[in-house]
Amino acid sequence: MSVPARDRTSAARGRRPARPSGDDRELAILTTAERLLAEKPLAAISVDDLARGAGISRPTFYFYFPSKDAVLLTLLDRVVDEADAAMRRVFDAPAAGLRDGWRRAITAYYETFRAHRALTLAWAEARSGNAEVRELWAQVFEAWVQQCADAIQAERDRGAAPSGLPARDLAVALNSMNERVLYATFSGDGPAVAEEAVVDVLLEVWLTTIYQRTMPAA
Amino acid sequence: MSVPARDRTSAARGRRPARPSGDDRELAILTTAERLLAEKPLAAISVDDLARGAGISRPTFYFYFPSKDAVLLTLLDRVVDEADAAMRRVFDAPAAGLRDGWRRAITAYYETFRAHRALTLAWAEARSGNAEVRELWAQVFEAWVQQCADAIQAERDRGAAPSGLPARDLAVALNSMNERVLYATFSGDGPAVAEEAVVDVLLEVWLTTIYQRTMPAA
DNA sequence: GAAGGTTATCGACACCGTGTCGAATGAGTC
DNA sequence: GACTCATTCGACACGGTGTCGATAACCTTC
Repeated sequence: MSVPARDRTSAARGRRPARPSGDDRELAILTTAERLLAEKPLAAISVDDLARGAGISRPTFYFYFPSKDAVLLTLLDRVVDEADAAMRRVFDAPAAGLRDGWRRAITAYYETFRAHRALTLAWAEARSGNAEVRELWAQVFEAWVQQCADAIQAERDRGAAPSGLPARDLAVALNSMNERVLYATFSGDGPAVAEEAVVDVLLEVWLTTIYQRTMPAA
Repeated sequence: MSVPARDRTSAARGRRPARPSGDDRELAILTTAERLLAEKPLAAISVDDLARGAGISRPTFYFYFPSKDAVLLTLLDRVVDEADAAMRRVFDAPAAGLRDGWRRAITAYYETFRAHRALTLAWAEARSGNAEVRELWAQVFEAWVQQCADAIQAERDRGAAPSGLPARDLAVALNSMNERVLYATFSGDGPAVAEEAVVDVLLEVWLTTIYQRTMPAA
């Protein structure tokens, strides 16, 4: 099972054409952004902060990126690629048993987003206000849901899992849960599951809902 | 089981003191806000929009509310009270069986937030940028998680549910799922469960994870 | 029925962040 | 040495926020 390409226009997001020298500046902006995001929320970072951090003036920033959000989008593209790659690795390697297969899939997301905590939080922050970010997330999420639904259906077809909820609905619910729970754990505000326990908690919910029949007639 | 009071300073959020006449104006601002939120996202609504909508000038707005966010907070307080009231009704009325009890609890949230779709979306939008909103939500969420964890523990104690994940972790996961899934369903962007099916989908996940043992040793 | 307080209102201002324009700089090419 | 073209930034216009001080409307209370 391969991860479907999402056809993101990764290269077209940054500078207008592809330039020779100013690549360093573009990179400087990106690294400045990730550094600042570790310190303060996206809303508290101005274009001027980004520009100064990269050693250029504010107007010059606009030569490299059309807006602050475009920088975030570029950063996001990278993380998504990382997550997809991690996912592909999971599906390529043979799983040592049922539990282990699902565990590795959940761990793949967990690790990827944990490695980019600040970015993950900024992502959520930008999603509400920016249509492009929203659409990028929708694409990514759809791919995961589809993949997950296929996997559930395969388990049902081979008789390992009972039928019940439509596979897609279950996949949406489980992926939504993961997103929200991981976000809460990483952001630390509001009730959350402890970081050491979070993968196991999610895994139990996944296994139970996928492999167990719904409640016995009460 | 009663819903614990969250000690919100509801009255202190609006106008500085409690005034006689200008109450209409305050109300006008609140209804304008909810009306505008049905049309456009929170970020696209300015203090000026709110003021004009209520028939006053921008500076006068600040006589009634310290900021745009304060208006939202006031609106949110009301919806939370509504949700708590609905919840209290659920726990007061005797349930016709296990499934029915949980179903009514999930439906209570669903109905409340569906009745204030626009507000629910604005809430999520404001949460990232505003600490007060974040804290209000954390309080509300914590109360629900606590209540839910208690209910699960009670079921385990009376032998109706098997032990497994810590009740609180399970409660956090399930409530997080509900939040995210309902949000996706109401907002309509990204993969979501259909509105007619969403309560049933959530219910099945709740029942299965609460009452079924985790996966049989595979 | 003036005097004094409080409630409510708004014009004008200072501030900050965004995004654009047009003019300069400088490196490479013919 | 003139021509291009990438790169840079000062200066501007715009739109939003929040505050200040002046003023109007309305109670009281003597």
